[in-house]
Amino acid sequence: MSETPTTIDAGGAPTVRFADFGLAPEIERALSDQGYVHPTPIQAQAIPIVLQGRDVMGAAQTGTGKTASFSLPIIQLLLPHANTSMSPARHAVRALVLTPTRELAIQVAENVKAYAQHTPLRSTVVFGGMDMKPQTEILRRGVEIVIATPGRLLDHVEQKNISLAQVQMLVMDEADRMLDMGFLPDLQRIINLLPKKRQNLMFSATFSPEIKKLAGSFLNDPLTIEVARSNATNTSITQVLYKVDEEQKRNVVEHLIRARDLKQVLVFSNTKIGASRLARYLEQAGIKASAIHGDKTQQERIAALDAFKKGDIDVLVATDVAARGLDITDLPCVINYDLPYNAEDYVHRIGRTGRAGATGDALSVFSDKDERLLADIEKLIKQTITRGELTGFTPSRGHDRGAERPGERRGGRRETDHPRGERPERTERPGPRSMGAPRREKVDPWFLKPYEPSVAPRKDAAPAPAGSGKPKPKLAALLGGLPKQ
DNA sequence: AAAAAAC
Repeated sequence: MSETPTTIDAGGAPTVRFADFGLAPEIERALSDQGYVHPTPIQAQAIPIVLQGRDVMGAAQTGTGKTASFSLPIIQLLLPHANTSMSPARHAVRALVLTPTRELAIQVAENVKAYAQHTPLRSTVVFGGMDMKPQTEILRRGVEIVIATPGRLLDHVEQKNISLAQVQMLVMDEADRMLDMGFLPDLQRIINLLPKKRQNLMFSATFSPEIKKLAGSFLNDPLTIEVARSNATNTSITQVLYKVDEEQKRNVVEHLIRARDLKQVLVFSNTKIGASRLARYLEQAGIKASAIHGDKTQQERIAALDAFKKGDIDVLVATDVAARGLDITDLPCVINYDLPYNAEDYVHRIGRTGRAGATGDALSVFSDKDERLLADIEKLIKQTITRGELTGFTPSRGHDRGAERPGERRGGRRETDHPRGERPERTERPGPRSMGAPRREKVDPWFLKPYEPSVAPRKDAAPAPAGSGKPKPKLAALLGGLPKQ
């Protein structure tokens, strides 16, 4: 989705233009502001159906333009309800978008805001980990569209900061991921607060039996839209594997970054602590890097992502919080510092690069103990990944710049060993940074400031697909107990 | 096994 997506319309309708949908001029203006002319296949299919008011069950992979496929018709359908009054009483929440992660909520909200920028419709995003007050203030002034993570939304409901009684459109984005994360009870609670008569849109990367059951419970005679999705990975991604000693993994990652002079590289770690350590190791090696994971404060997460997008840092080391749904423009390379435990996650991770026709590299380092994980991955993607040669890499020993050795060896080191006075990071708090780690300028996210039109985001974020969806133990029971809506 | 999400 670089400028005008005139290509890669495989299962879609290549000649369709946004102008064919009969969208309001304000919306078309926002689209042309961003240089969009042709809808992606899912947009081409979904937009007319959503405009008709029908429920939709959509299956779409990362990079398919999912967000616009629901945002544009929402804005169109809500436009008659828009008004310019400052009185909160004149504004009611009419569309609700639920997402599994905070970053995804932010991204969706950025897109909605951009698409609605020439309309009087107001939108906001609410999610946890941040002060309730600014969110509360915006909600109380009145908005038509709310994008939220479930927990914080319920929090606002309990505090009577928001009423969901006027919601006429509900979107569940990455529904399979929400189930994975145990959001079903929260979803149930939220849906119980909505009017019975409403339009429901559900998006999911997978069509597991649980998802189908959820759709059967929450959706009303839905039309199913499926954009070709296979477990085969995007062919525009070049995948390479490097087998190395476990202890050398981070040195190899460092080497790869230097050898290729990588500027925008997303590195995945299986653990939060591993992500922090690798980021610190790279920083101490003189590479501009930050970590993003669930033990970071939300401010730090936002700051890290922002710094990465702006190019202030070259390397973002992430847990799977970033594996799905993050849309970073023109990401040329992803590195797996750990192979994921779940083979499906490999697909999600490397799907962060090579988006929408662009090419990308997905490099993975692994060691002996990962052979089984690797076998699972290759089985899933039905291909053998190229084994790469490390040229110019000298295995290092000893001079490891003060960071800890990765991993723990059977009967050997443990997490509690902290050479050279390093402390383990559990919950990282904001506060004085260690010397030499330059404090980044304070970010000033747009959603903290009510109604100040921000610069239009670059493009439609297409939230990623989610994983194979191992249901929680109680899931079946919960699903069994869902009322038919 | 790990990660994510409300206080």
